[in-house]
Amino acid sequence: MRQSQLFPKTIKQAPAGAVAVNHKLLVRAGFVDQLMAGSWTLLPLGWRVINKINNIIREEMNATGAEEVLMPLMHPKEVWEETGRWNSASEIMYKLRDVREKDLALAFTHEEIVLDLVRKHLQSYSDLPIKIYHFSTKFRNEPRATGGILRGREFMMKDLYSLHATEEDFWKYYEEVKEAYLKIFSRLGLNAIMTEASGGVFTDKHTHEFQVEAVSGEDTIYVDKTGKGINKEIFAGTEAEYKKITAIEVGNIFAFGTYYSEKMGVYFTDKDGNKKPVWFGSYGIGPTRVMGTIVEVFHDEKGIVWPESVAPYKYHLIGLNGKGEDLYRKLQDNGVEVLFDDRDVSAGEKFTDADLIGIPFRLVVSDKTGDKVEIKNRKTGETKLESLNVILHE
RNA sequence: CGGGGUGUGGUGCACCGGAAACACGCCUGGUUCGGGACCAGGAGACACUGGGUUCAACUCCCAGCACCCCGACCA
Repeated sequence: MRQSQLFPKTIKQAPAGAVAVNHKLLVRAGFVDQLMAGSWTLLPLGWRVINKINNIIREEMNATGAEEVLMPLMHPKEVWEETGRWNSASEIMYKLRDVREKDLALAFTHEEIVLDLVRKHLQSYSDLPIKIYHFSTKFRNEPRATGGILRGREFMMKDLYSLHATEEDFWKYYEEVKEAYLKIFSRLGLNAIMTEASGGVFTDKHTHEFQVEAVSGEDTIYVDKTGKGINKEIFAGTEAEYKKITAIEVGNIFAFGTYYSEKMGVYFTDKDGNKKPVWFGSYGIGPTRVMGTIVEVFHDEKGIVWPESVAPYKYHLIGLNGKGEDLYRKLQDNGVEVLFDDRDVSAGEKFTDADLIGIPFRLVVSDKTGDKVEIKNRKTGETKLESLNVILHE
């Protein structure tokens, strides 16, 4: 991508009132734009990051045997009444009425939709387990949207749902997803602390959150010596034995047992010929919140420092003295992800923007570099001259 | 939902009861060219909305709206 064509340009001043680091940096560097409180456009750079995050999640979901789908975001009232959540989740659910006076809800989660889907297709124990997930927008009427993109009223979520014939099979998969989640966060460059938390009305102690330590975190958790966390809301230990930290919740997994299945009549015929309700769980990660969290954790005074796995591009090529075209073409031809700063602006402006945007490796070609290329690591600041071939072969 | 703060060119901000300043950005020309270059010229705001006070309101008062922060809340 040529930076001269990239929309939009970076901006020097952070938005008025912006306090959260992710808010300031993501807006200044041109990754996101705010429409209203809790509602953001993912701009070209931001969308690339989200896709990187989603692809990592997708790979690990698929590795557990789950299949990707896409479910509707506008739901009929009736399906939500079956579980009682049309009323009980009123505060968080956006409701609307169309011109035919039909009551609708905007998706804040998809348990009811999945169960409605499955009951139409589920007959026998041999149809189970079913594991489906999707990436989609969630609408939640948060009392207070805050922290840049960390807490929005409209945000992206990957939600996985699994349905099982037996409790044993359910817990086996639950553990599998737990491991998959830890792997996902590790690949995203984050150290996620698996944390026991209260599960709300319908869940027992088997609810787990994935928390990332950050000074800007909204949650307080206690971490034991093995690295496991306990959310403050259920903490009953002695403070001296734990490390108390603030953290951002980037994922959460829920075990529902057969509660919802029974409410919605999701039964199958078991081996013994009896009808039984399915065991049900859901598993969520918020990619947009993950992006914000990464910025909260990985930045310095100059800008963002993206982990390589989620960076919008691997290389930021800066051409000085009118150079760089040849190298840009070579990198493109070799399928290397590169943002080429071909703009007619000063070297200083290019360097400053590169630091702000935070792509892992900066390449400079100029009169100074001769037939070599200067490569600088955004994270360590380490700089060295390399030949073209070394870079192309990396 | 309770408390607080803020609303002024595209962005960030200043001022003030009496014809709206500065910086950045933008446009034109020239000089520059390895850490947000410089010179010259130029365009661009009736000050969130609606009331009120006043001879006179961007400025004071009231209401509303929006955004940010703290709290409550948080599948």
